[in-house]
Amino acid sequence: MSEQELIRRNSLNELIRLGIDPFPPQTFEVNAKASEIKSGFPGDPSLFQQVSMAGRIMSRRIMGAASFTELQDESGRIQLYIKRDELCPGEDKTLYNTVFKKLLDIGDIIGITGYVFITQMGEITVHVQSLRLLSKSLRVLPIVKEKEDTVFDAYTDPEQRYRQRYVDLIVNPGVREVFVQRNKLVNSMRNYLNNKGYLEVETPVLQPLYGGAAARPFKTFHNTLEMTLYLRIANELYLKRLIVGGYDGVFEFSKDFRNEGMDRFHNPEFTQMELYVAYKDYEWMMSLVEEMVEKIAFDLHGTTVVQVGEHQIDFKRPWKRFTMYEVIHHFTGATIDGMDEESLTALALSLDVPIDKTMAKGKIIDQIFGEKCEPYLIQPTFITDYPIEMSPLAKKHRDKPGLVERFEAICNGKELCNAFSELNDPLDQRGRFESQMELGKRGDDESMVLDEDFLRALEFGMPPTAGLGIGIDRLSMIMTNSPSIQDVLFFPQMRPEKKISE
RNA sequence: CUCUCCGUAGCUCAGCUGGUAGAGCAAUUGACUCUUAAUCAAUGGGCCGCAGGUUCGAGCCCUGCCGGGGAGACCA
Repeated sequence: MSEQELIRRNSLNELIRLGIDPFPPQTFEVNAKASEIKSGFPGDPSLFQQVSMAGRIMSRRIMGAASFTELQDESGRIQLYIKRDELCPGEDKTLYNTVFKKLLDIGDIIGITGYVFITQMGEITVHVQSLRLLSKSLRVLPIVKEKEDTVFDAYTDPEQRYRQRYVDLIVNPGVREVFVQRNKLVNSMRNYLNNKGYLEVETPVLQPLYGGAAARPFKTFHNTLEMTLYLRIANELYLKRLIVGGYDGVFEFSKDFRNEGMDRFHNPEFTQMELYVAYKDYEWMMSLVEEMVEKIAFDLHGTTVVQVGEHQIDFKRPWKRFTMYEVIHHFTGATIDGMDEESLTALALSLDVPIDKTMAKGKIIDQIFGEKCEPYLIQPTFITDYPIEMSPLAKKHRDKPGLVERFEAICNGKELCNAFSELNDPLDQRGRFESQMELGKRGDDESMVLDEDFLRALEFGMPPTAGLGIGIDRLSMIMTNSPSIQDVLFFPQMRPEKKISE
């Protein structure tokens, strides 16, 4: 244990010896937050003559018989002024001289009462009349200081920030704000969907067969049933069963799990919102996405323009729309309409796009798109009409053979959502599953598996349906200008620590 | 999985061609009743990520391992 931790434990014992419970059980009534005081006091000082606040001590400036301290609550920080003879009006000055000056530390959680005033230096400050320890802190916080927007000794080590997110949240106020924004985003989306009358549902995370996307799953085992189960990679097939069951619009915010690599755009568990609406097609769904995301941008920022890294991204409707073939032609000059696998392979090689033998026609096209087009699409753009081979759950295009009615929205060079007119022909669907199994035999370990129960559901009849999956983490990154997915997840996946120091 | 950078006090970081470990903040003791990166004086605090090797001698050089960042591969 470090020297400072030992000193804090001694202080803890000293407090107990003085009859002060370092972790008292009673509630502490709070009637004011730091930000409310700062914004409200100049307008009406009379409202803040008897405030009661709780929070964490973040700095201390002791000048003999008077001190300034910064208290941090959920809303922010405010300065406290503590005067010995007011905190301890009688003979006994222990509370100030010993408890406050010696035994309390940065990081301790206290409750105070007092009145608000403005110091000679012009800072809104709470003049403390009573002070109570609410929780003793035994570990030393990183000390971050700031003056005129310059931050000193910023707590920036990514490993520590993610492993000890609680410290990150205490010390870096901007981090708490990111997650508030993420919550606003989810609420905005949920409200939008609720207002349309769609039903929010929950479907299984543990699935006997994984489906609805192309990805490797996590595998687990149920002891009582003695069977292998998979953590869902998507919830698509369950939501479609509910459309078969008669709901006209269902959606789910779902944690999905994919056993793939990790980088700043991928975490093994991530959040998607999937939506299915009966009697609609992908054209209709494109309009919904535009409207919904535009509304989210506006709800979060009061404008449709969002600063993301070096780019200003404008979500104002309508977004640009290109077919997959158009956009590949635009960026490479190649016309791939009608090309067979052989000439696509040759094209990929000539463009320096890496491919391998497991890739069939659809995947090669996707690879060319991913290498040569996607990274350059910064403003929100719809890419439509994908090759059928890579879209086994999407409906055949109404008038373009070999393609499906599918779109993705690309933004800041990354996929934001994936959607299609859902395939509801059970015979076609069975054929698609079978060709997926062919791809599996060829070596594609992400090809889909055949789900007989899902096919049975389709055989009962599913209305024509539009479906959407939208990545909540990705959208949060864009909306909060966060360069890494780890910045929008409280607890991103990490290797375990060797040991946690005692 | 490959390449690359990084790991030194509670935190942020110095540490030169290898020669007994340094600063600021934080802490301790003292002074100070409007300070704000408070100030002033004094003091303590280190398995230099771990393990091996080279060397008279390693924080520094070499090898392996652990953890992290970035870039690639895979994916959303």
